[in-house]
Amino acid sequence: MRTRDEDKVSLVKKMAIKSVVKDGFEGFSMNKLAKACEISVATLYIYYKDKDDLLISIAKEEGDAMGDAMIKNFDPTVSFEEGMRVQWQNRYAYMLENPYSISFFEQLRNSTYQSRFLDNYMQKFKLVIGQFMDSVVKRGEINPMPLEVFWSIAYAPLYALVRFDTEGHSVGGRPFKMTDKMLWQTFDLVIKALKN
Amino acid sequence: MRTRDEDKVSLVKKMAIKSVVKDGFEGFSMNKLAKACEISVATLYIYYKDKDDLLISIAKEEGDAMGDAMIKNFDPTVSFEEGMRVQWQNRYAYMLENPYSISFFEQLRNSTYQSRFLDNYMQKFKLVIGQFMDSVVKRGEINPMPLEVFWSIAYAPLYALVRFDTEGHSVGGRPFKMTDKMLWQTFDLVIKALKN
DNA sequence: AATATAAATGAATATTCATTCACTTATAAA
DNA sequence: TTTATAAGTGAATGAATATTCATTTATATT
Repeated sequence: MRTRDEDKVSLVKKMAIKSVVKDGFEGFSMNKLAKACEISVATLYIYYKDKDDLLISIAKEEGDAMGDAMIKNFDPTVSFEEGMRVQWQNRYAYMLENPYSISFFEQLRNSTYQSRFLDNYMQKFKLVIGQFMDSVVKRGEINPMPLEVFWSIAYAPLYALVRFDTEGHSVGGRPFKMTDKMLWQTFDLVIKALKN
Repeated sequence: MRTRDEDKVSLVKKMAIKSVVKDGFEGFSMNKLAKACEISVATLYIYYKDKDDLLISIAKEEGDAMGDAMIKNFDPTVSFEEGMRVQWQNRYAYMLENPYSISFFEQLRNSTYQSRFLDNYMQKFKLVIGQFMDSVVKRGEINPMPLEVFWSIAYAPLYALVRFDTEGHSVGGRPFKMTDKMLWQTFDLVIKALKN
């Protein structure tokens, strides 16, 4: 029998993400994706059941890969500040290496695909981070709060900073270029806000 | 001549926002909107040039209304903490009264409509807030930073808190209900992070 | 080398989409 | 009351969409 061309499969993944980032979910179409990959639309239906399956499967795979990258060198028993530092380090590195992936998730977060996708991805990541949160709250290093709120305080500034950087804004007439110093200054703000 | 039915016009606005919130921009269609309003599609093309015009016009109107609500009772010469307090108050009140409007903007932020829309809305709001930012930075109450970063630290937690509340999550098995105390505790975190 | 079979395809199909148009309806002005 | 005109409509239009299908192609197994 003929064997599946794995290069083609990963090209589809790559182009699907690129396409969603460029045109949004509202501009995404199976025919356009096939054309971008220079393959037949019908091939997409060999790889995936339908459009939803394609987008959600790809989102899950990307989510898992991202989750794994986030807990690299991460020890959930470590102090709050040190744990957060590793998280920022990992997130920042991942964002630089996978800008499309990050933008894809920002699109996903505010689309109707979000709810169908959210259920069961990043399992390992969620487990480890859950342990970390529990232990820092138990030790009284931070106050308990809804996870969403914690999340928005802890990471939104990092995402804003990198987005601002990559989109080529200018500040006070001069082109904005993020420095490591600025990154860790912002990190300090976040720690100051969260730490007891 | 026949007069335009303004009830119909505002129904269209209301349902368009509701539809985008429910199905996202990727699920929005002129035919579906007309059906939801129980009017002819052709009527939509009397009110608006085309689909883009409809969405962008509605976004601008909503944005201006929101902007005006944000600067109610707001004096840009006041102290950082007091200015922020009024902002939080106004935002919180607006979110409770206009939950669809807020969700609509969250969808918009990560859609391809964003760039075409962003240019010239909320003019008055931007002016007043700009004055406020300038004066608090000049007085050394906060450090200068990219506006996006400031924004994400200053308001993301509020949005997260309200979203978490309205989506009916539970925390530790019990249904989560946001209290005023919790709101202003979170506010304190934000002020602590930003203030010198 | 022959064969069985999954991969891959080009060309269809049916559906949904944005937009238009010939027509009817309501009303402000005459 | 008549009339001019903009509001409003139902039914089209053609383009884009998701999905299918009959067929061809490559290769693992025999």
